[in-house]
Amino acid sequence: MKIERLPLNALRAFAEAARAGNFKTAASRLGVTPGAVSRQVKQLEDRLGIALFERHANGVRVNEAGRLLAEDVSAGLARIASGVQAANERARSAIRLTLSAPPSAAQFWLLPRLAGFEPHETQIEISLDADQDLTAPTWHAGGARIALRYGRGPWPGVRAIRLFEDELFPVCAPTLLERAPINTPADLLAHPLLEVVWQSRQNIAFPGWSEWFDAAGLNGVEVPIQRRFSLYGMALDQTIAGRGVMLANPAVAADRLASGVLVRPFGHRYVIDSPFTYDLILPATGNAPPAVQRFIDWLVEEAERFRREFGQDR
Amino acid sequence: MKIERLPLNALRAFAEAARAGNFKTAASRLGVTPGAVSRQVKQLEDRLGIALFERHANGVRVNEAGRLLAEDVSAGLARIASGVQAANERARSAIRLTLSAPPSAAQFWLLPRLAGFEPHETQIEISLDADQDLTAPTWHAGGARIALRYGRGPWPGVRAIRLFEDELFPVCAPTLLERAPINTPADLLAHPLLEVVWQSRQNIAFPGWSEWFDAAGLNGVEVPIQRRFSLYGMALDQTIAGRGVMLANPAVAADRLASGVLVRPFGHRYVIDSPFTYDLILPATGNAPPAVQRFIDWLVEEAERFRREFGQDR
DNA sequence: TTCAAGGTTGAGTTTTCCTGAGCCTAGGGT
DNA sequence: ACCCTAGGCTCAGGAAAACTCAACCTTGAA
Repeated sequence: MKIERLPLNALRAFAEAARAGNFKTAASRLGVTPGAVSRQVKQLEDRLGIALFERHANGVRVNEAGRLLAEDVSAGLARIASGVQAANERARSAIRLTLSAPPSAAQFWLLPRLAGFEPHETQIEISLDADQDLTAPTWHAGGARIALRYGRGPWPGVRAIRLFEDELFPVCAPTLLERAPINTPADLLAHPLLEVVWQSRQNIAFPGWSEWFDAAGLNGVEVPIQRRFSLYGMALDQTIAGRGVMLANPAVAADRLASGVLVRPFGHRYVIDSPFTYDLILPATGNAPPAVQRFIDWLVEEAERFRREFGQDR
Repeated sequence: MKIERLPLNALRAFAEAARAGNFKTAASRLGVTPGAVSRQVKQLEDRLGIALFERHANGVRVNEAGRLLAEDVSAGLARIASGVQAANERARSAIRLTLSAPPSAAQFWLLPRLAGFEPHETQIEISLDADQDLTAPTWHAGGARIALRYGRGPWPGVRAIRLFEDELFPVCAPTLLERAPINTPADLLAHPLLEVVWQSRQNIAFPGWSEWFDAAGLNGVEVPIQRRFSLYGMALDQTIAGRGVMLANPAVAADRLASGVLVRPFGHRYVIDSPFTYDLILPATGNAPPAVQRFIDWLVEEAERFRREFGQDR
C-alpha cells in the first residue's frame, strides 16, 4: 500500500493494542475509549483483509500476522517520533549569537535587513546588544559574540571585516524645503541645524556642521545650531518632523531617503568623508560555528549590496 | 512528542511537500488539493512551533529544520508501508496444505473440527482432497501434501502417526426404536440392515454385518441386508432417516450420537474391532514448514481428545 | 503591462473519529 | 447452578478533523 493511502491513525491504534495485549490498556494509552480502539483495529483488518487478533470473550490476543506487522509499525512510528523530538531539540538549542552594534546602525540599518536573514535559519538565535562596551569577540560551543564597530581601525587583537565607509551629508524633510527652499549651503543658515554629538573612545573628533560648512566653502561662519543630540535616533525623529536639518550618514539615512521621508537638499553634492568606518569584529583565531558563519557571510554580502546601492562601490 | 500525540496526517503531508519541493505536486501525490497541503503544513508548523519552509510568492522551499525532519518522517512512513506490504504478501503467499483423507473421515470428523484450528492461523490454506489415491506425501517450499489414511499399517516409505483405532457398532435413529424395540442382537433381524461395502486396496476384508452377528453369537444366521452403499455418507443418511440400522465407526458416528440424531441400541455392547486404523501419513524425511507443523500438532491433539471422549484412551 | 505559477485563507461540506450505553461471552468464585 | 468481573462488540449521535472551492496575493518571465 502506498504511503499516502496508509490509514495511519488505525495503524497507530493497532500497534498500541498489539503492544499492550488488550484494547483497554491501549485505549488508556491513546487517550480514547476501548470502543474506539476496537473500531480502528477492525477497520484496519477489514481494509487489509487480514486478521490481526484472535478474539476471545475476555480479551484479544495478537496473532502472528499481527505481531509481525506491529513490529514494523511501531518501529516506523518511533522513527517519526524521534525525528520530531530531534527537531524540537534543534529548535530549542539554537546557536546563540550576540552581536554588539552601535544603536543607530542596529536600529536603522541592521534590524530592517535582518528579516532577510532569519527565514533561512531556524537554528540561530540573534541577540542585538546596543551596548558599546568593547567586549572581546569570542567563539564558543553553542554560540558566538561578535561586534559591529563604528570607529577608526585598525582594531588591535581581533579580525576586522570592513562593511562600509562613512560619509556625512545634510538631510531634511521635504516639507521643510517647501517653507524655505535650500539651494546653496548658505541657505541652510536660515534653518535650524540639528547635530549629533559623539565622543569616540579613540579620541578622534567626530565631524559636525562646522566641518561641513568649512568643506562647503563657508569658512568661519557662525553656525546656528539649535539642537544637539547624543543619539542619532533623536536627531532623525526631529528631522523627519521638519524641525530642522541634520547631518546624516548612509547607514542611518538610506532607507528613509529611499522611502522619501527624508531628502537630500543638495543631492550628491557637499558630502564630507568621515574618518570612521563600520567594521565587523571577530575573534582573531578559531572558527565560527556553521550557523554563525552563515550569518557572517550574509552580513558581508548585505553590506556589499548596500555599498553598491548607495554608490560606495570599491 | 509522544507517539499517540503525533499529528500523523500533517506529518505525512509535510514529508511529501518536502520531498516534492512544492505543495502542488505533493497535493497531487496525496490526492488532495494544494490548499489542504498548505493547511496541514501550516498546522504542523504551528503545532511544533518550528518553521519548516520558507515562503516565496511563487512557491516554497524547505529549510534546514524541515529537511532534517522530513528525512525521519519519510523513513518512518516507509517502514510502516513496507510492514503493511509484507503483511499483504504473507497473507497472499499463505502456506498451501493439501490433505488427502477418506471422504467419510473428512466429512464427518475433520471438517467439523477444522473450524477449531483456522482461527489460530491466517497463514495456512488447507485443501481437503477426498481422492483416495496413494499419492506420496511431500514437503515443499510454500506447502505440503500429507494424508489421513484409513487402512492397516505399517505404511511403507512414509512416517505414520496413529490418530485412532477403528471399531464398529450398530447405530440407528431413535424413531426406529419406537416402532420396534431392539434389545438383543436377534431383534435386529426384524429391521432393514444397511451395509457399507468397501474394498481395501490392501486386500484385507472389511468387516460387515456377518462378522458382527458372528461376534454377537448368532453364527450362521441369514443376515437380511437390504441396502449396500459404497460411501458412508449415503448409509448414514438412510440411517438418520430411520430406514434401517447400520454398522458405524466412531469417526463417522460420534457427532451424531452426541447430538442425539443417532443412538446405539446396545450402548457399549456388541462392539467389534476393525483391523483398520486412521493414520496421519507424512514424508519420511525433511521438516514441515512451521505453519504445517502447527496443523499437524493440532490434529494429533484433536485425535487424542477424540479418543478420550470416545473412550479409546491408550 | 500582462500572464502564469503557486501559495494563502474564508466559509462551507464531507469524512473521520470518538463517545456513551447496552449487549455478549468466558472464566472464576461462591 | 448462579453471579460477577473483565473485556470486547456495536448502534446511534455528536464533535473534530480534513477537505474543497473560490477569491486573492506575490513574484518572475515574456
